[in-house]
Order: sequence, then structure tokens, then C-alpha cells
Amino acid sequence: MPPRPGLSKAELEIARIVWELKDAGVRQVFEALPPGRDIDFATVQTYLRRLEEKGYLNVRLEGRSRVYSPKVRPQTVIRETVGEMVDLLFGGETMPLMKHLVEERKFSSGDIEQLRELLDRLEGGSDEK
Amino acid sequence: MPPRPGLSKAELEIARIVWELKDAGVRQVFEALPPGRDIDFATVQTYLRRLEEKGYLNVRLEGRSRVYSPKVRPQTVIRETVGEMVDLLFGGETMPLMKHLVEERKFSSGDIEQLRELLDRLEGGSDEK
DNA sequence: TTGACACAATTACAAATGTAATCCTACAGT
DNA sequence: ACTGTAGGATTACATTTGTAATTGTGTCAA
Repeated sequence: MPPRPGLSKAELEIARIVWELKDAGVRQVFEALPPGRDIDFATVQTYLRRLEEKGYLNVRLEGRSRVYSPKVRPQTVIRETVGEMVDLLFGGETMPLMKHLVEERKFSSGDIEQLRELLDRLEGGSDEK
Repeated sequence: MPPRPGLSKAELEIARIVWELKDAGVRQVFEALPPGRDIDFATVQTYLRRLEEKGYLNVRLEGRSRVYSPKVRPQTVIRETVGEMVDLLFGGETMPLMKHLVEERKFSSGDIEQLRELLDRLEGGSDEK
């Protein structure tokens, strides 16, 4: 299954909104844009159409307007996007990315605690490399 | 300082090679491509030129050929690229990405150990959120 | 000397992307 | 009925990206 064409940045931004709204028309997506994100209504329409063409969204007609809904789960898109990034930036190795994140981004002590727990859970579990 | 235009995937691939070679002409970069990566010599030339135009590489003339060298450190590009990805995919939150990575990618027990150490080092250190 | 290469520089081009102008039409009001 | 308008569908377009065809030029073999 060759997944489907990749998402562009702008498309990803819009896809995230649809995931959140679950089911939405152009207007709703448009209004859900973060304030300050100055982008035209018609532009949002284009992104939604492309998202549908690429197979990321379902669409149905409601009266004379189109209503979009997620077709591919965020999980999936995240896996693909992150995977590609790891390939491109680190030759496919996950550890260098982990190291980068831990060292360069900020974490609260609560975050660190959570991370330890995640690691603990791994050890017991069945997911060995 | 609006960094500089972003890197495209193909450009990033080439940039990585230049980082590794430290200093290289088109031919060398071309030959350093992983076997199987079927791409034309002229295509590599184009990427190198664009990398230079965008400010990621330095270039000097050596006889009648151009020799490229890194101008921006990998660290910097990585920080920018990862940062953008976190914004796009997780609204700027690092933790969801960490969680995703820990749960979805594979780690050896050695890796896990290393990660624990990284976290330990953080706690003592001065980098609080 | 004279081509014929080997190499690298230039130029070209189609597809993807970011963004919006334009077009269509049901409806509210006169 | 007629018309301006709001909301949405279409079409358009410049830029960026992936990729390569072309073009220019020293160099060496005949």
C-alpha cells in the first residue's frame, strides 16, 4: 500500500483542525484557525479539496456545501511524517533524535518523570528492537 | 534573524553528505550518494547550487569547478527542522512527540539505558522548563 | 591540429505548493 | 419580479521543488 501522496505543511495544518472538529465544513475549519493565522477562506477550501484528493479526508454533500471528515488517523500521519523526518535528518536512526530532543528542548520535572515511566513500561513489555 | 529559506527534502539529503565530507565538489557528493539512490549528476549540481543560494553552503572556485563546504551547522538545521515538525504536528508540544517515539519506534535495552542517563543528566543540570 | 571525450556549468520544465481572484447561485429585501 | 449579497465552488497563478537536457570547454589520442 503505497500510503498516499505526502502532506504539505499547509495541508497538515488544516488536517489537524479537521481531526479536532471530527466533521466540519469549510467555514468551520476557517473559523477554527488560530487567531493571527491570516489566510483566505478560498485558500482553506483549496487545502481541504487537496486533502480529499490525496485521500486524507472523506467528503459528503450537505445541501450545497461539502462537509469533510477524517479518513486517515492522526496516528498514521504522525508515524509517517516522523518516520520520514528521522530518515532524512538522521539516516533512519531514532536515538540521535531522542538525544537531540532531550538535550535541546525544555522539559519540566514532571515531564521527565513521565518519560521515565514510559521507559519503564517499555522494558517489561514485548517491544524489543 | 529570519534564518534562511527552509530546506527541501532533496536538498537536505545533499546537505547531509556535504556535512560529512566537510568539503566537496559535485563529483564527490555525487559519488557519495548511497547506492541505489538513482539521481543524475546534473541534479546534484542543482541542489548544491540551491543550497548555496539559500545560504547553507559556502562555495569557492577551485580551477574551473566549485567546491562546497558547510556554512550552517547540522545542529542548527536539525533544531529548525525538528522545531518546525513539532509545531506542525503537535502544536509546539514536545512531550507528545517523545511519547510517540518511545511507544512507536524500537529501542534496544542499551538504548533505553542511554535514555535514562540522558534524563538523569537533565535533572541535575540547569535546564528547567 | 583536430576532433571526441570527460566534466562541470547553465538552462529548462513539469509537478507540487501556497495563496487568492473569480465565478455561481439561493435568498433577503424592495 | 429584480437585484445585491453572502457563502461556497472553481479557476488561476506565481514560487518552489525534483529532475534532467543542453551547452561550454580544456585535454588527449590520432
